[in-house]
Amino acid sequence: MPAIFTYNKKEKLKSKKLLDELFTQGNSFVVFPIKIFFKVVENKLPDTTIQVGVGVSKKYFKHATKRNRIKRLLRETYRQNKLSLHELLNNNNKQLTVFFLYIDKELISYQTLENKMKIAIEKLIKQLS
RNA sequence: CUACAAACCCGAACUAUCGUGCUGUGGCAAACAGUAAGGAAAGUCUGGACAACACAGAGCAAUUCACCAGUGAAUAGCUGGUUAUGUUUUAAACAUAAAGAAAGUGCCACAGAAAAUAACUACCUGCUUUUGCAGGCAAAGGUGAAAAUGUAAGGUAAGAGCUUACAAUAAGGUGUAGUAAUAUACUUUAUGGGUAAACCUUGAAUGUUGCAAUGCCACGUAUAGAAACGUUUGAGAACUGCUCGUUCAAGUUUCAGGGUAGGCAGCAAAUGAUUGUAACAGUAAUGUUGCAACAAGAUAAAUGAUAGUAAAAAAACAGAAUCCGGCUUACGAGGUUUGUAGUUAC
RNA sequence: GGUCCUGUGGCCGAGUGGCUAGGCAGAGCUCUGCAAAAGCUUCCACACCAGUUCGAAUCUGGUCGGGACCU
Repeated sequence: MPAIFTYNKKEKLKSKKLLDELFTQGNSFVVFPIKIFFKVVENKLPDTTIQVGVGVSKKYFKHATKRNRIKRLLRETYRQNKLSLHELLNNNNKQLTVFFLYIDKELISYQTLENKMKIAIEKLIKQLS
């Protein structure tokens, strides 16, 4: 029985090439305070159907602790709500790269961020299908 | 008891569920077990470890430090002591980048006669005759941050450390105390401002560059282009920054363009300037010995979410990136000590 | 991660320890029938905190910004 709510090394978006492609060629939309970049790729991801990255601007949060806090919340909310996205990709046999960028200047609570993340993932599914 | 200030201590517990990095066990798949951020991880101000290069020589430059002793791997640290100054305040405490201004050079605005071989007014002598000229002198003169050590007497034409007495400061000598800085007594000499966080002098020290160092593996590209200089008439390179000197030397430099942007070691610890603890030595910093323990290691970069546990809360400053010592800066709640103020009781 | 540089009005930019130049911009006036140009006047500054000094934009230390280089 494989774990469902995971977010391990394989699922992280690390390759600089894929990131460059995502930001230059990919599509994007905003569910405030999250900006979502996504791009459908073909046969470039080993052993997984999706790779996800998170980020915060150093401009808005100067201290590393606060940036870490935001990134952890983003990872956690994605982890808790990613199930429907995975099902869609497995059914259609697609591969996807996504990047969640936090664009607010204030810290956020877990509950509100989770709600936003649910909306964002629904919207992403809609755009894909 | 309350409030404020300072110093020190401490600085995010435990359980369950879902997840993350690393390590181990696992047909190396699932899974399980272990472990996982600070006192400042910060600033990069400092001292090292470690690594690469260099290590025939000479000179110059540059940088750092500066009372004494101790401590330590160590050169801005720490501990104890000494002197001076300042602040609070009258008796101690606290703070201070504490060699040299009698080696030399520079600077000292404005004001003031004069800011450093002092001479405008004044005073005295001589000449002249009103005016002034020559010489002497440095007591008095409103300034200034700073004015040639102060007081008294003698002395003189007038005066003057010119002489004497007392006092102050500085330097030397001798004795005493102390490891020493220094203190103190006696004695001799001097009384030529301040500034070295101005140049500088003296003493001590420093090879350069930093893990983006460095070694190895894999993959890929253009046996491609242009310009300049050059092959004994020596471009250029090494010997640290410069010069001399020495050695090597046939390619070197710049521009435009192309490719890659992966991995392993360094690097994460059972032998280390390690951590904890106890005893001993020392005023202390610190050291010695015994016992116990091995404790993050990522690379778009790991610690989170939810619920519960004591009345409640889990907060401030803040996130390791080769590793240690120190300094500096930021900081909540609580505790301890000291001080100040107020209130209550005796 | 490491090595360095820098901070002067709204903007640019001089400044041997002794009153912070100058230009552009802004405001007012003159000139003009009205504007522009020109002229005159005016306004607004040494990043912050300590120390050295009689006196600090300048010298020294610390703090906070901004920037450059090394792969």
